[in-house]
Amino acid sequence: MLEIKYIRENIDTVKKALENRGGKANFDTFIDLEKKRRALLKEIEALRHSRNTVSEEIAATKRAGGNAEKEIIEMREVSDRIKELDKALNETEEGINSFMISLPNMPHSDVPPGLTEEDNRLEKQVGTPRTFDFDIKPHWDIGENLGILDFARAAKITGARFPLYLGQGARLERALINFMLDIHTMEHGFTEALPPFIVNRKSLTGTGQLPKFEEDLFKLEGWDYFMIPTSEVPLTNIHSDEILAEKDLPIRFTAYTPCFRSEAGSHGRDTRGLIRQHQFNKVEMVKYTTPETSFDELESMLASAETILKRLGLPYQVITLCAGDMGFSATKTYDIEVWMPGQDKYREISSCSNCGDFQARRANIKFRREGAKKPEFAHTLNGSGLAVGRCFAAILENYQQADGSVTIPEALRPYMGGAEVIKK
RNA sequence: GGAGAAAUGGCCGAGUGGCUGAAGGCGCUCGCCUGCUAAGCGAGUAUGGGGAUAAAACUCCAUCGAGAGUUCGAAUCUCUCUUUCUCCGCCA
Repeated sequence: MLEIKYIRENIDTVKKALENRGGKANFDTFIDLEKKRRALLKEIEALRHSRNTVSEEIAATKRAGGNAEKEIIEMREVSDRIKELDKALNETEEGINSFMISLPNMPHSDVPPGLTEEDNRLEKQVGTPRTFDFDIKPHWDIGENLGILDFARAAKITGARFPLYLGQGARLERALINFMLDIHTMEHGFTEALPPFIVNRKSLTGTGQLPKFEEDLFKLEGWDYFMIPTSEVPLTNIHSDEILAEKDLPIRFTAYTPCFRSEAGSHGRDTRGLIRQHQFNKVEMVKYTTPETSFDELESMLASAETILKRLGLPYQVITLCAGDMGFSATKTYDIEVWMPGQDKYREISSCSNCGDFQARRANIKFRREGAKKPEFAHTLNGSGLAVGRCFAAILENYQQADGSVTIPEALRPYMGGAEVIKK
C-alpha cells in the first residue's frame, strides 16, 4: 500500500509508475473520495467536540442538582447527525481503502522499464553448463526411470500437478531442505521458523496476495482460511501489527514449508515434471529492515540464495525483473534462473524482492529508532532460498549419467547418508 | 464437542455510567543527589487521524480484544464475533 498523502500530492508520479508496470486505475474517483473524506471528518469532529463539551456541562449541572433537559434534547439531535455522517464516512473510507489496496507497489528507479520478460536485465551468469556425450533426458524421465518420482500414482491419489517422491528421491528432497536451512541459519544469520501452512485473509492482504489474486490460492471450504502460496505470507506476518526496536533490525527468518498454488491460467504450461506443481517445497528467506539498509539486504539475500547453487555446482544466471514482470508488492526483484540441460534453458529457481514499506503499511509493521518518538514503517524483503522441487529437477538434469544414474553433488552427500549416486 | 471464567498502556494491575487517555506498581528515558556496579528524589514515557506550522510548540477527534446497540454521555450496560485460561470429553 502506498501512503495516501503521497498519492494525493504526487498523483502524476504514481499514475506513471502504475502505467510502467502495465496497470491502470481511476484516480479521479479516488481524489473525489479523498476530498469527501476530509470534509466529512472535519464536520464529524466538530460535532463530536460539541457533544463532548456539552455532555460535560450536563454532568456538572446534574451533579449540582440542576435540570439539563434542554441540552439533552439538543445533544440527541447532534448524536443523530453524527450517526448519519459516520455512515457516510465509513462508506467513503471503504471506497478509498479498496482503491488503495488494489494499487501495486511503485518500481524502484533502478528497475528497467518494460512490460514483458523481454525487458528483464541480465546481471550475470555463473558456472559453465556441462557438455554431455550422450542423449540427455528431462528430469521427469530420469526420476521415473530411477523410481524416485511417480507422477502417475500422484495423479491417482490427488490429480495432476502433484508430486510423489519415493525412496532416494524423497530422501534427496529432504536432504536439500536440510542443506538449505543449515546454510541460512548457520552461515547467513537467519532464524529458522516453522510456521502455519494455512493462513487467514488478513495475513494474505498484508503481504499483497489478496484481494487481487484470490483465484491463485487454495481456499478451505467453510473457512476464511487459505493454503499458503509461499511462506513469505506467514513469515512476513510474524511481526504484523507490531512496533519493533531499531536495535533488533534486521530480523531474518528462514523456513521450509510446502507451498500451494492453484496455477489458474497456466493450463498447458510445464505440464510435465516438477517445474509447475500445485504443491511444492520451498525454503524461504524473509527480512525486516530499516529503510536505509533494505537494498543492501536485498543484495545479501541474493548472495545467500546464490550460495546454495554454488555449493551444489549448478550453473545459473541472475536477472533484474523489469517493472511489468515484477510481483504486486515488489519495488525491485532479482530472479535466479538455474540451468536445465534437459530443457536447454535457464528456469527460475529463486525470486528475491525488496518490498520497501509496501507490505509494512498493509500489515502494519513498524520500528522505532533509538531515542525517536514516532515509529516508522519497516521495509520487508523476501526471497526463495531455494525452490526445492526445481532444485531437485536441476540436480537430476545436470548430474545425470549415461547409464541413467544421478551423481549426488558432493556438498549434499552428508545429508544423503554418504551416498554418492542414485541408481536403480 | 460440553460447562465456566477472562481480555485495560512495554509489563503487572485498579476501575460497574460523567470530573478516567485511564489510579498504583514495575520497567525504560532524562535530570538531581551520592566516592563508588546500590539506594533516594524529580520529570517524562501509547497509537492513528484532522487542523495549524518552514518545521515544531499547539489544538481537536478516535482508540481500554473486534464489531454493532442502549444513552445527552460507555473501559463500565446489552448483543454478536475472536482469542486466552480452567474442568470434562475426544485426539496425533
